[in-house]
Amino acid sequence: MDDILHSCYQELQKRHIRLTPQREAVLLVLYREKDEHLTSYELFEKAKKIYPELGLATVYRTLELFQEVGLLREVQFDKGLTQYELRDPQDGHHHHLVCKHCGYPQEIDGIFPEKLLELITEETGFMITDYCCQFYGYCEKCRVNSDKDGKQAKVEELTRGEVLKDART
Amino acid sequence: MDDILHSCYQELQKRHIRLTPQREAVLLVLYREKDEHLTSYELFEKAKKIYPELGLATVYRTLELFQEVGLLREVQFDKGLTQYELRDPQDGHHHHLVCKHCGYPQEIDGIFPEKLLELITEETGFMITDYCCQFYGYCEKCRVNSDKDGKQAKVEELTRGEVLKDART
DNA sequence: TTCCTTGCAAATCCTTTGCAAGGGT
DNA sequence: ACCCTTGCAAAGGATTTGCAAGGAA
Repeated sequence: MDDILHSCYQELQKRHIRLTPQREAVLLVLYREKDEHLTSYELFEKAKKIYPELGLATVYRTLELFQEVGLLREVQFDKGLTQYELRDPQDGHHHHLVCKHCGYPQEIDGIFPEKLLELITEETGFMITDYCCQFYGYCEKCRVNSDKDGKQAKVEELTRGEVLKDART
Repeated sequence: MDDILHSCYQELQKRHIRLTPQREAVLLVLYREKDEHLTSYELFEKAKKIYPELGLATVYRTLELFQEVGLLREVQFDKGLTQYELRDPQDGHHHHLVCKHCGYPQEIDGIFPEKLLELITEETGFMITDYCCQFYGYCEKCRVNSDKDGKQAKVEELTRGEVLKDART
């Protein structure tokens, strides 16, 4: 499954989209850090190392372009924090487990049953072409840690979460 | 299912959170327009009609407070567009079908099987306390309409979508 | 030549913060 | 008296836009 980069090149070519050095720099960084959920600015800084003349506006324009073409997807984990991830234009849904404690978005793949999607379409008439889910809770590491120690800030935040959880039970 | 407002009042009282006229105005608008997915500014304008001295900053502060308490949830359909929806602090997950054509986020409830969540927890060790999914595609209305007529802008946008869909098939 | 793409700086939009004032407890 | 809450204006951050210049087709 390493040909996602190849798929991307192919997709761009197929659509006669010029692959400028700026765009390629962005694409390469997205590929290299594809497990990292980069923000636009992080992406900009990293891509600048490949192509130093690069401007931030160009990064935004490139991200928008890539998105239209289906090469990447925006994910919003927090208000005002947009992250981007490369995706194989051929396929591929994956979802995120966002820990309320450490905030780290962990990825999960393929658990989603296609039947569920069919069911939704049947019931609503809505034709689903794409989807994306976020799950909130506590990751394994944070659950273990919070049983033992508890640094000030972390504990406070955890308490909030617990309260929320209680309210729902 | 009309007692969501009641649950909210109860929840605030339980936590000894003062219900100022500003906060109540926000709550009432959220309740009244609970199917509308208001943005902060829309909310502000509508709440202002109830309590004209209301300031925008207060709306933001109130939204943050309500969110901590579990009275509402933020939903991000588009970059830079945060919408808020009231939720029963007692329960309730629901998801959205976002039409790529008309952009209208339609809600669906309860289709999500609990087993799926358990499965995820088993496989990842991640304890899910909350989740939220967005499905993208074309709603029934838009699918029907696009078969018949096609206004300029709409057709153009639809084409984009179709292309994306093709790329995935 | 014409169209596409870019960098830079300015503009815009959404949200948060500082602060002094008002009100509840 | 003390703490919470507010409105206003200013600040902050992310993203977009205007524009003139450089390059590809």
